[in-house]
Amino acid sequence: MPSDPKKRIDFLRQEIEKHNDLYYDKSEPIISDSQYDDLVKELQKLEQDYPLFASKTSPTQKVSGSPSSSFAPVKHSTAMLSLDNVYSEGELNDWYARIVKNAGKNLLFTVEPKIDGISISLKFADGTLITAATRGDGETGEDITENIKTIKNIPLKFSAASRDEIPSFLEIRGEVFISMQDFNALNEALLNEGGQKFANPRNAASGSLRQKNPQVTARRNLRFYVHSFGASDGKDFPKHTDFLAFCKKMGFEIAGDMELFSSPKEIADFVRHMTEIRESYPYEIDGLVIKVNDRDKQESLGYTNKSPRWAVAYKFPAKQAATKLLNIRVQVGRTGAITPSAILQPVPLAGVVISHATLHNFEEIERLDVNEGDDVLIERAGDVIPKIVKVVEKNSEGFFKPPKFCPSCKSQIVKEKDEDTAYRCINPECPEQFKRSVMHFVKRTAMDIDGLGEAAIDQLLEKKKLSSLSDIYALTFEDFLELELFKEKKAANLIKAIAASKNRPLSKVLFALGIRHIGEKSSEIIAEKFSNIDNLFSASIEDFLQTDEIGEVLAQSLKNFFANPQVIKMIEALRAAGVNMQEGEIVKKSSKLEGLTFVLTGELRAMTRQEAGEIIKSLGGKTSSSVSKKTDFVLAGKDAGSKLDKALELGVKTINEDEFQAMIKE
DNA sequence: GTTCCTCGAGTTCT
DNA sequence: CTCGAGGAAC
Repeated sequence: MPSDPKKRIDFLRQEIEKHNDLYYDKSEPIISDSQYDDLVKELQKLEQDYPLFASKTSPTQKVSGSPSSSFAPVKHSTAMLSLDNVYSEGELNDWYARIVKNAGKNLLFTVEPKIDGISISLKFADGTLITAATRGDGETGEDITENIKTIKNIPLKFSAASRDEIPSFLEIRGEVFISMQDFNALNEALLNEGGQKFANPRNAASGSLRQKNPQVTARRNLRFYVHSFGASDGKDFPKHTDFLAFCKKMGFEIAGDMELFSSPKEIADFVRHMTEIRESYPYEIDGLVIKVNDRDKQESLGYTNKSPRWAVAYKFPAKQAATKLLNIRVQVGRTGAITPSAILQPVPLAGVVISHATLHNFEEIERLDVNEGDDVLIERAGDVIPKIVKVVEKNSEGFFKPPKFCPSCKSQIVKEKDEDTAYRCINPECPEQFKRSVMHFVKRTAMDIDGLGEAAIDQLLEKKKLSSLSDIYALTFEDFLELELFKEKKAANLIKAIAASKNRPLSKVLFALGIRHIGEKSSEIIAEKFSNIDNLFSASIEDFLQTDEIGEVLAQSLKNFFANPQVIKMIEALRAAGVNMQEGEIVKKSSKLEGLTFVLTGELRAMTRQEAGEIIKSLGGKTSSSVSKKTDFVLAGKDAGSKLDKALELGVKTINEDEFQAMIKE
């Protein structure tokens, strides 16, 4: 133990800040990565042992971005870029034409399977592995050397016959992945231990690499294939194939089915072949990567901001199925928006039976030139939401036209602006709109009245017990008993749930009211600023505009809403019924997560995403609905989908539920 | 005038 | 989950 830990901590913090500056801003580090790591590790240890001296501004917090764990940053020799994608032979031909224009004819292309895993970078000095890092943001990744050392097919030392062969420095890039077989076995084992399984092999590989304990990683049967050259010192590779051959000789593996082609025709044939056999592959592949083989030509083609011009990924199409479009149903939403959706002959696709598909809007129908009775091709966008890709066989005339009159109230449908895609029913009395408004009002994220579902609402409307949102609070025990669905127990529970909803904060009430353009987030911002409903009634457009995130459209919508006599009447009735109209003080339990932004995805075990969100807010953090570079953490639960992919793509830190629990634990 | 980041509003299935 | 679009930042 140092004699004066406080002094040592201060010194280390200053020292690390200095080296960060030299490293990141001036790009002139004066100590080695491992010396730097030692400083960080020492500081982390001291901060752990002396929590009294912990500080939010400590470089350990900033460097890792994580209060709980840390993988030290590693700067890549050259940026690790992503690849541009093509999805069809046509797009491939366009890409080829651009290449030929800039680099001439007589080119050779390598075509390799694109494995769905995690890209990493390995640095070798004199043939010995010194660091392994994730892609991160492309410039800087995270040090995962200890975990990488456990992967059996990565040589820690080159297996060269003579030292002359070995470059003094070499950065090798490739993919860490897990085979389908090992993936399934891993999930089974995790389930048996009561843990949560991984949604796909890529997440499994990612999760395994991020283990703090390398022994866990060691048991995961990860594998590595070399795919790209990073940088070198002391050896040139005139061709991409030379580089791959060298790696092979040094003891690495490369994806087995690499081929060389000279024409886009041959490449397209190979793509077709691989598309057919992809299912039989022992690991998951999501496309093929095509590269110009000649490295001089590569350099002359150069790079865009995001990707090399000399390479492209040909992505396999999503799984599709053919079926018949039986009917087009037209629905009226709570805002009056008219949306078409397709009723399909049920067909199995990627594990589930699909019977409906969204058509989004009428422009989409026009674009697809689709009508009732046509045979169509469907796929699941993001592997979830079914959508119609195209018409395979047209059995009808023309395409389905938007209705002239509302399917619910028969009033005229309007298009607000010519360029607007949305058609709307603008009748404020439209019964379907009202029903949807009630469903919105009671839903979990709004007033959270549990037990009042669509069926009950339908019956209440039929019995004319509901004609305004405020009528919900006039409903009695007897009213519910009259409905077929309710016996005493359920009716009593519902009465309780309605009473409990009177205590929701103003932010929830505002959201529940369903003001146009005002969703969950805006409601919170407005409730916080205006604190009670009377301030909202008296606010001017300018007052609204002075608010963060509120621009002209939202301000106008708010002003219109609160000036509407019907609205005033309804809100007064709610108030009279005892519904809270104020925003309580936000109780901040601590500022542990101050300044951090979270995105929640997937299914959590111990809590819902909403509950997790409230915990984050109560600790001073923020939540957001989409992942970007500004996101600090993605909390990923079971079966996390595209947000997790986005996080991996952007190099945003992902944490699992256990890590989250550790972060919020005091 | 663009571009990026978010949000709002719509959707499917288990 | 995806799309379109509002708002903020450049």
